[in-house]
Amino acid sequence: MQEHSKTPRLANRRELIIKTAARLFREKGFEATTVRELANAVHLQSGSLFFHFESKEEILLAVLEGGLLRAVAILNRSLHKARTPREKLAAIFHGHLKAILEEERDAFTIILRDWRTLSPRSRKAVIALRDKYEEHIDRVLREIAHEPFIPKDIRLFRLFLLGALNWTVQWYRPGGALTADQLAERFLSMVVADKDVAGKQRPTAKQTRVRAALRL
Amino acid sequence: MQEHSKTPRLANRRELIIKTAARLFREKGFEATTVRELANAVHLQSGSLFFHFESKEEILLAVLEGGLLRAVAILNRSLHKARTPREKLAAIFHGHLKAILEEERDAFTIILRDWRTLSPRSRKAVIALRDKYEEHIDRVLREIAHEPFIPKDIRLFRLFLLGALNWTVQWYRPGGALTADQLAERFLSMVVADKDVAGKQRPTAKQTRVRAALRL
DNA sequence: CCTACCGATCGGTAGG
DNA sequence: CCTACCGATCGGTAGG
Repeated sequence: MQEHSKTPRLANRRELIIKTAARLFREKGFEATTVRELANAVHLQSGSLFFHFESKEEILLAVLEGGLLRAVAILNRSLHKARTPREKLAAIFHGHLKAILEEERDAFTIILRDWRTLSPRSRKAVIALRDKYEEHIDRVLREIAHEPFIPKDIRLFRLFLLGALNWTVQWYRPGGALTADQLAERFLSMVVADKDVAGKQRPTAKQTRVRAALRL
Repeated sequence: MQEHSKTPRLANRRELIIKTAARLFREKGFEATTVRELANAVHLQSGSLFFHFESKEEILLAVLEGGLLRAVAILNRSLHKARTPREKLAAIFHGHLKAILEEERDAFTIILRDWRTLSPRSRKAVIALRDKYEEHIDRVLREIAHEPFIPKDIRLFRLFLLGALNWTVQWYRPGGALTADQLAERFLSMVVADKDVAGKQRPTAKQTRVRAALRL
């Protein structure tokens, strides 16, 4: 932890560039963000960015790879202690919303809008990570698929659910009325029987039976 | 309808430019599409585009305004003969998916990705049209909101449903296994009691009661 | 990590 | 609607 050690300073600067780029790319788009803007934001001359990165695209790649790797970790942590089908589905809702709305919102927003600008090589790397992330979700949903009363077409059910979750990046604003966790619980209650969601009004025995039968 | 009348030729050329621009902007993004590419695609010299439009942005504006205006018409047509709450919800599913997946996919994709590049003036015009479109959907959902057993938080329910529908632009490919109408029916069956959806296996009386009670 | 700079490309224009 | 062109800006580089 020496002040004068060069490696940590370089790593810190690199991380600062990546973090700042993530915000700018999300706010303005990758192509609309110039290297000069990014350089100014981290108090460098524009040419100096290329002391840390070979190209503007390499910065984008670093943003996306870092974000997706951390998102996988978030999802894993959320899924780790889930046991019952309901708990597993809840873990997906909570972990996924935490990843895309709070921790790694930049990466998910950018990948959705700007993935086309990546070179084939970079694109392959990013898609591999994205597939890894989605595999976790797919695996859990396939486990739940064998539960009774789940829609037959599990693929469409998955696309339906993930669509509703993913779309939140379009309207959710941090610091609003709901935290990501609260939003996850509200959404869960729309597709699955309440157990003790939010601890509020307990449903009648009949309602619980009915809704459990219908959805999970 | 004379061959030598100039007005229709001009109008046709203008429409061709708008239609071609819509496809290119969707495929490559607005900023990544150069005026030279667009000009080549319609067999003009790049400078000649500015005989028809004042700026590249004016082309984008024409693409979005045209698409949104036609989308409103599609939605109106779909909602026109809907009477019961279920029919109204079905009309939204069918009309909205037809608009965003088939007829006006370009405009919805572009507006989602590139609206930030519009000038404040253009943005205002586009947002006004978008609000008009969403008003139709909102109005119907508010009517349905008073039906029993609809989730209390109608706003979140709306965001949940529209999220699932809107997200289809990310994965649906025309010419695949499902038409937009078929997809609408499948999605409908996930949130509302079947009446005679697809005419397939009729649910039991109990199921119908249960699902109707739960969702609509 | 800065200074100084470059080739390429962009949207757009003048004049016909 | 074309020809010929321009000023601005872009990502990136050489040399220190």
